[in-house]
Amino acid sequence: MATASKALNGAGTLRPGTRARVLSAAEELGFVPNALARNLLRGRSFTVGLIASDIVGRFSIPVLLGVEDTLGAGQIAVIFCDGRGDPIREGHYMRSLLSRRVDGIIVAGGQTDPRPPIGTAVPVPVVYAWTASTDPKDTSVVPDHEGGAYGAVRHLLMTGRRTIGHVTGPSQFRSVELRAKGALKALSEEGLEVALPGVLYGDWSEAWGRQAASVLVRACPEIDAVFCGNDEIARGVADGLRDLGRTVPDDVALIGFDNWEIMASHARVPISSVDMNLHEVGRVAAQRLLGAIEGQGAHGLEHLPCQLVVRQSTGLASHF
Amino acid sequence: MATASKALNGAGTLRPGTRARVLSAAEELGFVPNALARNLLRGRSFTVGLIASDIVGRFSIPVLLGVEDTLGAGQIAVIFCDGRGDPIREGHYMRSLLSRRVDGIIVAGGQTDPRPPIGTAVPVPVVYAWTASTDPKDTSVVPDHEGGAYGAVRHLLMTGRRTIGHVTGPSQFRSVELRAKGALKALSEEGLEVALPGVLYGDWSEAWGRQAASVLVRACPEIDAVFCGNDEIARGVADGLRDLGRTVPDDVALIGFDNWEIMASHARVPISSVDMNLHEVGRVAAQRLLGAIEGQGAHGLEHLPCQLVVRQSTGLASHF
DNA sequence: CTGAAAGCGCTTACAG
DNA sequence: CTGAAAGCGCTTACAG
Repeated sequence: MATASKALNGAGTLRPGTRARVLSAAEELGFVPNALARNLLRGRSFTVGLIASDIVGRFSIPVLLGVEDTLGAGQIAVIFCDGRGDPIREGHYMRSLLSRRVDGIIVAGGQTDPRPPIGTAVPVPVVYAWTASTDPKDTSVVPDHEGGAYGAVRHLLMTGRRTIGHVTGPSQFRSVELRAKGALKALSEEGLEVALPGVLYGDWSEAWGRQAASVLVRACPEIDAVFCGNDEIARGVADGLRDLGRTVPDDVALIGFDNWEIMASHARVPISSVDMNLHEVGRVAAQRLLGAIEGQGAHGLEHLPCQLVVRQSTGLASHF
Repeated sequence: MATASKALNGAGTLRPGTRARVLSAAEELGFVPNALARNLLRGRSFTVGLIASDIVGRFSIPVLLGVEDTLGAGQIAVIFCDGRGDPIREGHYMRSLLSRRVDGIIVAGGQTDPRPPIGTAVPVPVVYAWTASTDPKDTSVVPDHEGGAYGAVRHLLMTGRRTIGHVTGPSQFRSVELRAKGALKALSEEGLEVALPGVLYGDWSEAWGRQAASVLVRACPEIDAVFCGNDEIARGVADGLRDLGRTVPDDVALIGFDNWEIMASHARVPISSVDMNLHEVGRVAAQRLLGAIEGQGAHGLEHLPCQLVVRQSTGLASHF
């Protein structure tokens, strides 16, 4: 038994012949070591749990893929739990995961606003991804909404646009606030303000985007760029502008915040976007969790840069 | 030890007082049973593996959510593996899952075309979801593409449309073939044929939908309905028709096959669709797997009905 | 270099 | 009704 174990794990000192005999016997018998027994002994499961809180998975799925990318390729398995924002379900999953002796837990939030910690005195490391924990001592990995918005508006400014509107989601969201803040900062650095009638708050829909486009053009006919709070709004604004006889990008440039990769597929003009890199958020969250499992301390709240993806809708206008 | 175990598991016969003392002690000590040890003894892990093959998860993610819905609420955990259609990665995950003594494996395919079985003589039950196995003896759960298409065209016919076009994806796909077959069947039952210039094959994009709309209207100006092979094509056709001065649905009705829930969000007219119920495909696949784990035999290939979702784009035309 | 012994944390017959 | 014993399948010191 012991000799076979050593041969299979490459441990200890064995005569090459012995090792070879063990390996060929294992091969012949179709032997597959029982990870349950092995992990019982090691005292950990080489498994992590991912608890997703958003219903449709629009945000937590890309995070999941990033987590799996980092962990699954190695020896660590990822148990997926669909918490659906329901504390009862989350509690059920927590008990199940802790009973399975997971090495750690990743909580992929449902909103952009911070959420309460998933438990007190959880005996394994926890990392919050996409949605931060309200406890600043917890390790959280989130996109830099403000920086992403700042970069988007800088990009518009650097391509010569001066009259820039901002159409976004509900004002209660922290992310909406941060994106507006980043946009205004970039404008004010150039001595500019957001185009009349000011920041347009609405819901996260194409329909709102279309509606806002007409509000914007009526209030400010000289508008030459719009920064949108998400992808759906951007699509709506694109179509609305076109219906109003404005051409994108020659007449009005357009850029949106990216929650999902549909910006490139827009039938009329592929829309530039600020990619939140949720895949990377998942990857980094997994790395932080691995670090914590190996005993490194908590990192607190970490903001990951967004990535500017320039497409046709902010291409250089023809009069430059 | 034995008494405590019985109290915690509600097994055997215990005096109520003893049970209560055990439970309160467990509570006080924060005792959480070690599932690794328990499962080692039981000989199974109460875990299943889900191997996803499609890159972006457009199809396998809804399946995953359905699987998790059925299994996660119970005592069975779901390990998510992102195979990415790479046989090497799939092999890695298979070894890992079998070593962990999963009770079964679900393979959520990347394409609509059948795929080769994931292994020979896999020692646990395997169920294929969304993409069938090429081996008819394997258990596979897939949407009924043909029936869904048939129902879509029946719906158009029953609301009075007679000149119906079909714009779809690449002709090599089995699903494209099946959807066209279902559509033609519904038409021929009424003595009709697909509108000129016949089935329009292209790629799965909005751009192709726009282009096809103009081909269709030029070849057949009296067109009064279009059945589209997927959601993106449907969006493109909707916009293309509008640009050609046709109104949806009064002039031309529109319905698409649903891969993703974006049909309802279309800014101009919410588009009717054939929902493939991938969530249900996942749920049923999980149920079949549970059945197989409990010793029920294989089910072979199972087609799940699609669901017609009537929205504005096929609303009754105003002249009815 | 090899193999017998102990033990990871449980559960299940089986004596008392 | 309760508890001592054996064992699930491994790995790790420790004798030989």
